[in-house]
Amino acid sequence: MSKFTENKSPDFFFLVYEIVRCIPRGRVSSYGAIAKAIGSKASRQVGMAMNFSHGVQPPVPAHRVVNRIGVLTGKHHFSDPGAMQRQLEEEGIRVVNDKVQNFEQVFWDPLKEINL
DNA sequence: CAGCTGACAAAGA
DNA sequence: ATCTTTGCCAGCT
Repeated sequence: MSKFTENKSPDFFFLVYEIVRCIPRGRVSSYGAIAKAIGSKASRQVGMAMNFSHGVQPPVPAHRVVNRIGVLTGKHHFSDPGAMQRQLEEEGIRVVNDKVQNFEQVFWDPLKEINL
């Protein structure tokens, strides 16, 4: 286990940021996968961390984090609701009706990619 | 100080 | 297959 797992403290947000920043361009991840990567099941707090990521440095690609079915649940929390979908499409991810198409193809699993 | 909320997910019925 | 319940834990009221 790396610097991730083995943690369940206020660093939760920080760990979430680390994982999210590792998401490659053109890929997306889910709250649960990120939470699991940290060693927790608090997928809700992952969303909270995203909400807190406004002004965080380096910037966190929160637009690449969606729920487990690929729906852009948090697009309303962005400066502009449409920005999330626009950025995803710009990265090659097709989004229709606030839902990521080919989700299983663009899905990026931190546990599988980071801790190898 | 105590309870409720929430960018979710997995298990039970 | 859908609906309901529980866990999760920081932040707010």
